[in-house]
Amino acid sequence: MAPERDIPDATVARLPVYRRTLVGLAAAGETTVSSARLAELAGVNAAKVRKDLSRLGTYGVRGVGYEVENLLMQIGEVLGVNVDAPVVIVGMGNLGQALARYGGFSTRGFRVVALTDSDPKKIGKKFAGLTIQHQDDLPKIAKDLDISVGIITTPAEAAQQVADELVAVGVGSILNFAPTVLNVPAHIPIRKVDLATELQILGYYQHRAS
Amino acid sequence: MAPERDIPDATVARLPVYRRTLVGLAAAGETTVSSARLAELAGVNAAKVRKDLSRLGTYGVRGVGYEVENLLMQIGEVLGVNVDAPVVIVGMGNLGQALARYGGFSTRGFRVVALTDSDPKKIGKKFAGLTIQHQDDLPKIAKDLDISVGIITTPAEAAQQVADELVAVGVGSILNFAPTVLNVPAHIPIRKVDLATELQILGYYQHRAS
DNA sequence: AGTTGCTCGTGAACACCTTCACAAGCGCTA
DNA sequence: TAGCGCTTGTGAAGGTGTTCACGAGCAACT
Repeated sequence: MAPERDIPDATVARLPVYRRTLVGLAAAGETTVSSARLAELAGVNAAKVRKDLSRLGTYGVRGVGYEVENLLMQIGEVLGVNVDAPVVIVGMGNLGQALARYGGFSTRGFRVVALTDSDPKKIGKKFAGLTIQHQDDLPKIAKDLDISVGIITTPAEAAQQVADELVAVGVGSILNFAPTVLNVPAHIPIRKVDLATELQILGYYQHRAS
Repeated sequence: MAPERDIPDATVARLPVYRRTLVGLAAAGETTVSSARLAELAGVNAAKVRKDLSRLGTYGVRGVGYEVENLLMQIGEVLGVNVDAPVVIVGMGNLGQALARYGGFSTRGFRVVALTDSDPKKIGKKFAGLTIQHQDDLPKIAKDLDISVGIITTPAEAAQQVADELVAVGVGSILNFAPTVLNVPAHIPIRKVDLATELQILGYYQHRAS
């Protein structure tokens, strides 16, 4: 069932990009695609595409290319976008609110099902059809809704505590927007998105060019 | 004056994390820090820290460690956070609004000075003290305010067009939140932040663990 | 001055990733 | 069936990044 074990990290990071590209091709009515074309659309090297796809156990057809639908299914399988993953967003500040209203998750297997905050003034407010609940109720929420992913959008000071709570209630992975390093058990995958960091990296390259 | 040329990408990506950590240490009154301690706080390997810092031309003191203030200054210099970089945010949807209100940029050398959108209904509205202007006015805005960085928070369909416009008015670097691959001239540094992609990557690792 | 304890800087080994280049294979046409 | 054009899959080479391990150097104390 599992297509292949042990796909390199670099490949995994590109699969969502391929997937998005393929969705576009499918919508445009294309049924097959060559590695060269997919590479161009995804902004990478063609050999890389072929090597990446070969890791899935997928096989294209020489002289023709890859079947779009087939590839989509295989990548979806590997990424697990076919199984529904309930998500909680912790921290209903500006960013948390924006994410709650962001619609781009549902088509990729993720569904925001709960919002929490620790500020009493925010409890009870509604965003995108969901009511903000108190962070203290997380254990019950997690149990009732079978929460799979936690998104942290709290200030940096609160993030570690929140991460500990998420792990305690059995969340399977964490996406962290707080600008701080989080310590979690090794078996919990965690990724960070840090806007200020990204800008500073850009700063270096821009700075250097002059 | 420039401390060192050609710092590896991987190192550049970690410098903002070191910087943030050092700011915290300085605030706590620490004057020196060892590579081991900095590594622990930044969530990396100690040897990596030393190798990274040695790229700056920085020198620590054997037996003692690194001087916090000195290191902060050097990293700030390399990243260019000491020069003021005016930023425009294009696309005032949920995410654009959240970023406009986000205060974390200013202390890192970035200042949001303009907001644009192409929806007439949004023009004139205010966020965080700034009035939304029409995207068509970008050339004038860029010239008047000497815009250095463009942040794209439009839907994917509009992103390439916006990127072209940003490049045309002389923006020096681009941060892209739209879920699409952008083509820009090679000399313009660009980075992307894609929330759905991050979740899908997490999905793989979580999926695999079971 | 000598000793001890700590920490940096870096060569070397290793692991991971990317890119090139080409044989192998498929479909189409005659 | 044979030939041609196109595209895949992958071995090999080269590049980048990480980790180890240890010599070198500083400070403190006797």
